[in-house]
Amino acid sequence: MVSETRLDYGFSGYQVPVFPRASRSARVRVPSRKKCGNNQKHAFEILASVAGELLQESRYFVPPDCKEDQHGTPEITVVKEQEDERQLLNCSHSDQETYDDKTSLQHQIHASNKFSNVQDQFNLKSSSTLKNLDLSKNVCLADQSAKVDDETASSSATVGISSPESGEFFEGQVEDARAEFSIIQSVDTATLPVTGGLEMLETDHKSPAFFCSESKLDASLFKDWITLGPSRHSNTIETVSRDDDENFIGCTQAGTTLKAFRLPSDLADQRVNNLSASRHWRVSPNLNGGTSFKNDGRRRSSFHSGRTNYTRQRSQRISPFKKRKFFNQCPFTAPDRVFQFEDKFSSADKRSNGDKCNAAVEVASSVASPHLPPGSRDRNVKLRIKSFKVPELFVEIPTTATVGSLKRTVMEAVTTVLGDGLHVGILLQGKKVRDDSKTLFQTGISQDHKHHHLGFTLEPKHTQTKPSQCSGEQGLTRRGTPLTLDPGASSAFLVPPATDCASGAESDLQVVSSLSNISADVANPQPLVSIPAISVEALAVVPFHHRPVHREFVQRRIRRPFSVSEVEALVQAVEKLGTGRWRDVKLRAFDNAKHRTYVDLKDKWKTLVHTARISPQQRRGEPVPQELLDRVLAAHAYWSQQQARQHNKSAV
DNA sequence: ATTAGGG
DNA sequence: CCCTAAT
Repeated sequence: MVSETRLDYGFSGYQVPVFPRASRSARVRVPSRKKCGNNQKHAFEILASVAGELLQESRYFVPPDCKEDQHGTPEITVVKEQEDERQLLNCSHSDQETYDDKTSLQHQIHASNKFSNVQDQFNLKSSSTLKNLDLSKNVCLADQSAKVDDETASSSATVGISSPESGEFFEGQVEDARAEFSIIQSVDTATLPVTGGLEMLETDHKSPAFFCSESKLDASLFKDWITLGPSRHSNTIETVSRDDDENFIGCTQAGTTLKAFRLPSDLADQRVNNLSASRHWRVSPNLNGGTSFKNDGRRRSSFHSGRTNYTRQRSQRISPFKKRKFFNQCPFTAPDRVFQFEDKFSSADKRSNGDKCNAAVEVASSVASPHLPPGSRDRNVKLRIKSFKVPELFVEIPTTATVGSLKRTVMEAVTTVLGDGLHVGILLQGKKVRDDSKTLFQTGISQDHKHHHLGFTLEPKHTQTKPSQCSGEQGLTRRGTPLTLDPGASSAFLVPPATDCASGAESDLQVVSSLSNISADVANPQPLVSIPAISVEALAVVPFHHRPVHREFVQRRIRRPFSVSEVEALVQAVEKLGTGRWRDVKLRAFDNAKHRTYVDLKDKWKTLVHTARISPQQRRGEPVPQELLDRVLAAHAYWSQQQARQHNKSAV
């Protein structure tokens, strides 16, 4: 059959398409995708200069107990923690920084008896049940992996609990749907992006020698939160799998800051109040006016922009100076959130919690005391924005996605959230400070009032949401609807608790699920209950104003190079059916290859033709037998000719 | 849903 | 592989 067909080929050679389509440029096209660059930059500006703009002078605060890290940057705290992390967790991967996020991510975190410490540091939590089992000192192992083979991509996650004392080890595998669930969870849970908290450190009456005039923002600090389903009842462990920050903005090779998005145990506290405009960004009139979020949030555009920024950042080390630049470039900012600005000395409790809190953003500001002559720097208020929060992000990603893509996806989500342009609002003791002309002193932001909670809000420029400190109405709305689960229970994602901000009480992380069926999950005795991929319907349970956003972040399909045998099949089918009947080709030769669409086949044929025409030296990937390539050229020429004839015929 | 092409 | 326009 094949030879027969080949004999019919009149000539070998390539013909340009018989029915050339108007080139794209020839067609009138309306740009449907826009890059959200400027707004993001603005947002970053805000982030970077919250203190600077509001307090006139940003300072980089170096905690007294800080030592300089190996890079000479004052990020001691972070570095120190990182070391602690490695030491305490005794990570099985000595160089976690070099994960290949394309193939797999395997985290094995072993904690010794120091686990309790680690637990605190990483906000690892075990449910009460686990504690009852004396697991508080136990090892928590989280192994999440995503593997891809030729045929199918699958991901799995393993969660285990082991007891150093008893030597027992329990682990559960999560695969397929479960894996998907867990992954989704991790993503959703990872909704921690920008966390923020401002801390009023103290009043400095001396020259701010310890300050550098830059604020820093390390968005790189990102951690995936993986909340795996309980093995039974409420046996749940929340594990934090450390990310190789490589893919994240602000990530510095030195891994200076891993604290970034870790959810501090007092996260809830920090999350307080950030509900107000939380959903507005989604419906915000991004670029095309209201409905454009989709376009704006298009995976591609956002991805590219994100990657670009990321690339740039990577090369930018921690020099404060560069950081400023970083801010300007990075579309990574805080959304309309309120972040706490608290007096560092106001509460011992809080302080301790605050210590664990990772500062995605640390800004130390030195502010001239208002009651002193302008220009006088005698009295300054040091402020440190510990972190910003981006409470809610919804991401949907197939289990076949790579870890790397997951990271990118989350990054994109974050980027999109932050890309709309924000402005800063200030809350003092729950009241919004609207008069920009007032001095800090007049407003009450000074050492004399350091016991007053100061809050900053990042709000969409268009949405004049006035986030009362407690994010009143909206917070209530949100609070009422979603299911609130035991913090230790499995959950799909975290939703910033609408805890009352007035009290500023330390509330535990509130795990709220928008999935109604999650409740069933809790009660289900199964170690891990698989939950169908988050569907629009399911998410609809959440009081979203509009369609869930996660749709916008579509995962790029995993690359699956054609094998020689596949090429063979393709060639044979095309020889028989010709080009232009890709559906038939698909049915004929790839009917059982679910991942090969007719578009894929068409594309592959295109590349095959191209490959056949270039020199073997220029070819890449698995070499295709020349014999096949010859057939490709022959078939292509033949069918092109056929098309030409057909065309002429109809034209006449 | 398919096809054709540009990216 | 993705994205779209055009069927």
